[in-house]
Amino acid sequence: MPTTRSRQGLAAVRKLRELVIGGCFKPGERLSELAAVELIGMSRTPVRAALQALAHEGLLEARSNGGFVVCDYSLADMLDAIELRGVLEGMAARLAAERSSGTAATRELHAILAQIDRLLDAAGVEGDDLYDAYVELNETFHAEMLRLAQSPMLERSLAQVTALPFASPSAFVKAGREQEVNRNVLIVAQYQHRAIAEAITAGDGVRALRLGQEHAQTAADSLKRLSRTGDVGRLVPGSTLLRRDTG
Amino acid sequence: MPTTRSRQGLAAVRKLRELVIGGCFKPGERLSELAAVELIGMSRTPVRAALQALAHEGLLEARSNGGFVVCDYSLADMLDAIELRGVLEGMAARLAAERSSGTAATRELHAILAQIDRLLDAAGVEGDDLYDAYVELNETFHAEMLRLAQSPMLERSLAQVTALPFASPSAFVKAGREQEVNRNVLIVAQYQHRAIAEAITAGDGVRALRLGQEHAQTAADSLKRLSRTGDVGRLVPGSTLLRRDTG
DNA sequence: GGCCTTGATTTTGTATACAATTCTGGGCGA
DNA sequence: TCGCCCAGAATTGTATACAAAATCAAGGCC
Repeated sequence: MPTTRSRQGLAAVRKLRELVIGGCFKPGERLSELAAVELIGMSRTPVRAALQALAHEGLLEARSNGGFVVCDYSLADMLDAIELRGVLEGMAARLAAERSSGTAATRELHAILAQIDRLLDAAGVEGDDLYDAYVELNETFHAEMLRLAQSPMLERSLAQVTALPFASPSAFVKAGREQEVNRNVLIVAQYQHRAIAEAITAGDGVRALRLGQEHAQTAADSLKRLSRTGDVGRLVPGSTLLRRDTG
Repeated sequence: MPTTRSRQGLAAVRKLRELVIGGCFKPGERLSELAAVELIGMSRTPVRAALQALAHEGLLEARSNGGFVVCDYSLADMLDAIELRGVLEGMAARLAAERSSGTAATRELHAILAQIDRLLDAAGVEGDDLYDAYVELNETFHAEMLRLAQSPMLERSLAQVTALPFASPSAFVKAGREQEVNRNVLIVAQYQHRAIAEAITAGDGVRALRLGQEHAQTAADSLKRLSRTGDVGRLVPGSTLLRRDTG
């Protein structure tokens, strides 16, 4: 959601985001305009706008004296972000149930579920293809649920949280690929998706809330597991924002 | 939370915010850079930054083709924003209970409560003085609760929501002054404050969540009441962002 | 030896000129 | 008459020069 819609402006935000998430700078390290200008090769004006945009995304932090530093988050912050997403998605599921119940409105939601079912049942699809396709459909499901909530305010709030790489609904999907849990995590997630869709369709706001909130908890579980096995730095998106000392 | 910390930059954001909230433009109306430049009397660069900042605050909306328009919210959007604040403050209260229970950590919270008590009991304080002082203490209470939650992520999310004038915790305090409800709304709010503080102190996260969420509902009730009496435009902060046709 | 002051240097903030894009109005043709 | 297209105008996007502020270093002072 960058406020500048021009070609270069978008490119600047994208490039800088890649660099920051890619770990080009240490957390807490100062990121000067001039350095950014030299890195992405355009003038100070769009670079400056990009820095501001990334600050609003939560990747950079604006210093009071001017300039920006790379955000340094703790593991606790990451878990908080995931829990926060859970709370907001729970609210989204509840509002969807209250405002968009019935089979007509939720047809699209069930269509997405069917697509995921086919993906998981298909024996031919394996490896990266499977996970890439799942990520795509997963994002679509969450977006559709949010649409059914009919709340621009909630949409905006959720967008801000999920802009953080480790708080995205699909952040830990690919991590499961390299863990022993493998396909099971996808099956559990899909079970939850179906339950959420049914609760929304039935207009059961209380259950939808509970499920939406609990659905995000699987991501928190994944993060905790990765933390125990020491794979956070390798498998968690945005782990480059993790500050060293506090883990 | 503007990303530009310079004198002029801050002044630009403040001036433009005043103009937008003050109803200088119609909701949905385009706000061109040049117009803004002439209105606040500085060059395009800080004005541009200010426009972006206000877009992130939710007062303006960035158009895909470039430029900005004043946001037009519906009454339903306002109620959603208040409910969203309730959900987030409920989470804050719960986290505070889980992470900062005990009398030592919550001493400041109870101190603020005592100040509000003295304010409400004092017979001498009346009118604007009373309400201004209450607003101040109310904001302090909410800030302290958020501090006890120990969650920068939640803090950021809540800051985004409460940046909207009608979603601020004190948005409807002054409105009560001109309504028949008068002092009662303050007394009820203070009762809820005390209950929240006690739940946090006792480490009762479930009750704290419930109370925090319900506390915001009083604002929603106020808005609904004002809507019935037709006083929204006169007494609700940020009501200038309300689109005409849908009320 | 530590700390403050002061000037040089770097970095950010502002203004403005120029380029590119989008909107507007009129004319032309089907 | 309606739609299309093309210039002109207006507006936004970009680059850069200049001003102000902050950082840093060295030197003097207590």
